[in-house]
Amino acid sequence: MIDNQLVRCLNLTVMEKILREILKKAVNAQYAEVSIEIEIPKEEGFGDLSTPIAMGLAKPLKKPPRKIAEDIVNSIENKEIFEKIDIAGPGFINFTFSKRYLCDELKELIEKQDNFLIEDIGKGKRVQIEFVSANPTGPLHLGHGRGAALGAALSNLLTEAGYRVEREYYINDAGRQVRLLGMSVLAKYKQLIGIEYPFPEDCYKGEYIEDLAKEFKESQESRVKSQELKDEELLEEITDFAYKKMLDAIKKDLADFGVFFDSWQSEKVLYEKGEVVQAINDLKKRGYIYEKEGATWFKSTEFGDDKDRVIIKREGDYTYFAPDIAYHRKKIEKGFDEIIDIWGADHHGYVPRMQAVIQALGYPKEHLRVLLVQMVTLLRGGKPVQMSKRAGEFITLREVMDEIGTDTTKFLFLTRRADSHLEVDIEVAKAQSSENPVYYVQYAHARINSIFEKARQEAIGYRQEVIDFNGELFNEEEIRIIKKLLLYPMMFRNAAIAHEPHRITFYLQELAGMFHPYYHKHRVVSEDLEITKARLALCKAIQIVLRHGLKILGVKAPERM
RNA sequence: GCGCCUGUAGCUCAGUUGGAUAGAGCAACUGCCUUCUAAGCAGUGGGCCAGGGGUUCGAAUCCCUUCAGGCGCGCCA
Repeated sequence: MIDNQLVRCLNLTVMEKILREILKKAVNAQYAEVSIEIEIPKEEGFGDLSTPIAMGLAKPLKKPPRKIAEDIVNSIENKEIFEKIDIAGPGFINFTFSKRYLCDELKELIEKQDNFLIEDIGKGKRVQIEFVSANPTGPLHLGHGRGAALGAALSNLLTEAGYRVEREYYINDAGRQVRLLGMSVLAKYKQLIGIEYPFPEDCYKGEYIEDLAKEFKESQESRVKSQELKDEELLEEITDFAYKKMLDAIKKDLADFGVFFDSWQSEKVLYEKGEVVQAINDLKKRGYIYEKEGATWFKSTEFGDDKDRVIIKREGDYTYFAPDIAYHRKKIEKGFDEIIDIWGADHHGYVPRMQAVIQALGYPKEHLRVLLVQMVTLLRGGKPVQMSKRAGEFITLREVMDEIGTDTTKFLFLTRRADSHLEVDIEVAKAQSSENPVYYVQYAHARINSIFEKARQEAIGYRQEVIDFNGELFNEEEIRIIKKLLLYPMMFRNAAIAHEPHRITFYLQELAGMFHPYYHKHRVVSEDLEITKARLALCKAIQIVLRHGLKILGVKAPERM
């Protein structure tokens, strides 16, 4: 098998073909289907690309790996795209591309722009990504921010990779949590109008509860004639008011964070449209529903779950799981080719039962891909901060956003793998905000911009759309940067396949880390017109790549800083 | 007790899905602004990849095991 994931950039497809042809010639037929791995060596001295293929063949062929490597190299035909091909160490074959070839690719990058960078791996497939989906019972906290940043970046990434993406937020507006919110606000409201009213256990306690109560009093009291209502009716009014207010606040937070959704699916609406009942009937028809001890169960063990799950309690209420079934059935019916849920890792126990639902409905469990985002542990000056809406003690996304900025906040989340536990010390984050890596990347972009301004002032006559430069003029450092640029498509592809936007973040830092020293050392706009043109072309390419990466991350690419 | 995630520099984290001498940013210390932006650059120090076994040409990466931390194991949501 050819390792497709690694094969792409620097026209690797060509190389893959070459190597495979060669192998067929060089190796017995029975070994022709051997795995061809192609990698990027860590050490620069080992060329631009490398294959350990000879070592893998040593045993079956019963020949020394270096000898096999020699045979392979000798039978390579179109060597002109390479500057050299070395055999190194125990039998690595190292390929170094020619300047000529690299410059041709660079030109193509500048001409095709984003189209050079992306690869259509989605082929128009429709995918839905559901993320955040925080209960509308309080403001978003920092943990939600992580999900938001990831979901948005992944959506962008997959969109660029040729998928048709729908971003959805599932609103839990029907359950106990929302009722608790209503009760909390009701109690506060009663207290506000001077009525002795117990503040129930388990209720939400944040300051925002009081704000909601006040707001209700000011704007709704007269309308609903609350004095005349029974407590139960009043609770309904208040609950409705409160969660809608919270949802608006959440939408505002997300919009200010630069995160947008195409679809907002209400749990309540699922009930109202009878979709919960339909979903259960559907499963019943398929034979996965049964009654036991007065309750209604879903036979999730049929598909590998630990135990069967109750969907209708003995008292007749639905469990939380029931609307979730309806919700996922709805996703399926919308006809997506793939469904992605981004959940907090504390919900990981629900993955098997949800995938059981998918399978019960006749789809492979891979149809639903659940990405678990690990917990964000919050510290303040080294001490852990408990995150609890009920206790009313938590750090909001808004707070952090306002303090250190949206770009910095996003970058903070996107420089981590989703499944790494994340520790954020809010004091440290604030202290470091002015030296955050995000600025390093943005600064590179802004600097390039001012280079072009300079070029315009100097009347160099450079037109961004005209790519006319002499590649022979590039020095070592410039060649290194070009190689890095040409790696972007492979990195992009791998990030998209793995659903890991953080790879882009790291790549951008590396690229910026090559540009800044280069900038410092070499003047781009100089009296030598030919060199200037070549360097401007390089800068243009860097800017194209930076812009594309930042776009995916949802981070601004400023013209100046 | 069972399951999932994690353990890499003082701190926060990468490590191209098994490759060659393990990287970056902070923090610490030394230098550099009449030049296209110093949110930058140059340099120094810092490691038993949690421990132990195994698999093979080759392991931070795969398997087993021990330890440590986080999170789950409801007719809660």
